[in-house]
Amino acid sequence: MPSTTITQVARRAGVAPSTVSYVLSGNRTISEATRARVHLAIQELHYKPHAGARSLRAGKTNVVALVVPFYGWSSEPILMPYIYGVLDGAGQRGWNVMLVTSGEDASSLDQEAGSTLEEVVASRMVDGAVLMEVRLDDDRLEVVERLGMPAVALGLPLGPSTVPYVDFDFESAGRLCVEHLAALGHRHIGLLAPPPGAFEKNLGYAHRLWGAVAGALAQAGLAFHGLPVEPTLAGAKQALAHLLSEEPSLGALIVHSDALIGILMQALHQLGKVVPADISVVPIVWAELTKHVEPPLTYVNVPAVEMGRAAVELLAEPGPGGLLPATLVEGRSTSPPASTRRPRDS
Amino acid sequence: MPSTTITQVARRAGVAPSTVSYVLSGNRTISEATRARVHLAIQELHYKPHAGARSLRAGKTNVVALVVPFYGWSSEPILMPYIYGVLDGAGQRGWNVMLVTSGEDASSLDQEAGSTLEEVVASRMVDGAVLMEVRLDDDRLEVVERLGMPAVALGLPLGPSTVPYVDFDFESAGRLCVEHLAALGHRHIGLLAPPPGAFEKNLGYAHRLWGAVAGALAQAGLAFHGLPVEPTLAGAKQALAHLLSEEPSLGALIVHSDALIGILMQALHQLGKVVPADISVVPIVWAELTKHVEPPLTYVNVPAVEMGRAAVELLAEPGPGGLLPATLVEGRSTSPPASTRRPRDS
DNA sequence: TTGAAAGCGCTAACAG
DNA sequence: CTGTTAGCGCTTTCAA
Repeated sequence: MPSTTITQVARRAGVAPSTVSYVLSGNRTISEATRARVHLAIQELHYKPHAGARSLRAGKTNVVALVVPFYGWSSEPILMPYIYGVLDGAGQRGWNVMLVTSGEDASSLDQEAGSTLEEVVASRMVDGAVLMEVRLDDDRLEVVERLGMPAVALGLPLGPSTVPYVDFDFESAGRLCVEHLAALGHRHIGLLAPPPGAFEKNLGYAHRLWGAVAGALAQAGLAFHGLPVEPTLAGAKQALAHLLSEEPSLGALIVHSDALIGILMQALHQLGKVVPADISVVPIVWAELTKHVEPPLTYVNVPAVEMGRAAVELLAEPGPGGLLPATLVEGRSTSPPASTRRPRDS
Repeated sequence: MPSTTITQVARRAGVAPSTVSYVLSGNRTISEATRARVHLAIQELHYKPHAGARSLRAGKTNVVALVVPFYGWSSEPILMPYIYGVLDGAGQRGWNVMLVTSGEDASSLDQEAGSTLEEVVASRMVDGAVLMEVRLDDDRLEVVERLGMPAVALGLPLGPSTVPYVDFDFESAGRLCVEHLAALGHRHIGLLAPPPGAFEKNLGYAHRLWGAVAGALAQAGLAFHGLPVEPTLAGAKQALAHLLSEEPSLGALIVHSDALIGILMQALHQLGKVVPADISVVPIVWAELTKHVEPPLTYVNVPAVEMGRAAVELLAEPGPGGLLPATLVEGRSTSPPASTRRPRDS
């Protein structure tokens, strides 16, 4: 597969290799005539610069690492939209994306794996890194800092770090949910949180939403009932049973788990609970996942694709980063609680 | 960030650069003494060869492209396990994975995108490609053939192609389902197939399973009832209504849609159908997705992770490729039909 | 407005 | 068993 080189293009166009290079980079003014001849030669020979040679010479690769931790499936959030966002953002800037695992926790990928992150950085295959699903105390932060690699965390870490982040405003999300439900008259609100594993792994979003909901409820003078839930039908049913025994007049649920919403609706149905007549439900979830469910949900959108894009943008144009705003979309899964409606009915 | 070069290592170890190279590659017998000195120097300086320089010199990159088509979300199969399999397989061989989109259909990623596949191949960033979700008439096959890039299709294309493939044995899968249900005594079996979009996009798996189920039913002397289903609750309910009007005594469902199984159980519940007492259900699905549902399902496992791994292996050790076998796992979502049970009961 | 030439870091002949 | 050297394809001084 002997592929075309810049020298061949130069020869064909009757110019020096450097001229071809300058035509491509635009770093020099070139006469219209030669520019045309060079472009023609490029077309005819299907010339494409050799990425390796470029990276050797220029010291940059136009590749970013996308670092996905594989903690195991069950507690896995829905990664595809984030990946898609990163891919899209990178594409906008002409960057390519190297998918890399950080062999944290000797998870499924046991082997010698080690940190492929460290490898691609050390061998200068990438110019930057986007760290997905960043934990409060994520090891990868130390890695990129030590190696001096520009990086963006998708997820807000706890400690001070030079690595800027993009995350979702879970505080507002929690508050929006509580305020919406309280405005409808709900006084007994439960939180179905991500699985225990998400808390154990110090995934910030789990802790932050928990705190936000607890805080907003306290501020409204309401009691907090919540617990982590495994995203299985059995898990959902157990959780509901637990919450209902703790607070029999539970009238509303805030749900924070990518995989849980469909399952929860099923579990509620099996318990004979009608949404929203018997119980209101507000998930905090990527909008696309609400489409599989009935009734149309009132939900707080987690803009996963936008977050992925924002992470790449932050890599391109450094800054402190920040939180993407939470917005509540009104659907038909919430209504005033039965207790306040019945009087009117009768 | 001036990072260590082979020359610095050589100087530190008191040898020639080539010696360091040979120590690393093992292409020459080196005395134990120098080998040790070199290794020490490498450690001390944290030396890691420059990937760009290597690829320039060696003509290979140790990177494979993983080409994901983004057709849009609704008809999207669950890609993560395939991606994970590819990542894992690549990791085993010390390869890295470049995630690339093939800008097919001016889908969400409109822009000038074009085929990033063609770009990474032409600029020699990758040594091979794994094409995910290959269509019967996939454009990407022509691309890799034209550019002479080793590739493996994840999905069996229709026409003759020099590109080897890895796919799932949907023929056996369909047959297993029908035989299992027929053995239980079912005579009225329905197929809930992937969404219309999957057929329109010529995704082979949709067509193949459709044909397999139809064939197996015919062979068993049974009528075929099937239709494509959107993976939404509304879609599932419509489909069920349609099948039941076509065949009121429908007693079993074969379900082939990654996203549908949870939704279907919900829809059946809403229609007052108990699984398996009223209706048997056999999904063809990645095992992990059955964990969210009750009762424990009888299902045919689609070994998505293994398929991803197999694709990389096929890239490493070329061969004709083939189909991964279907296996039926017995759970509690199938039982003899009500009509054959009632006599015994009374 | 263009060319010539050096050199990025690495590997693989050649030479000892 | 080890060192010297050329050159992969590209960009960018330095010179004209």
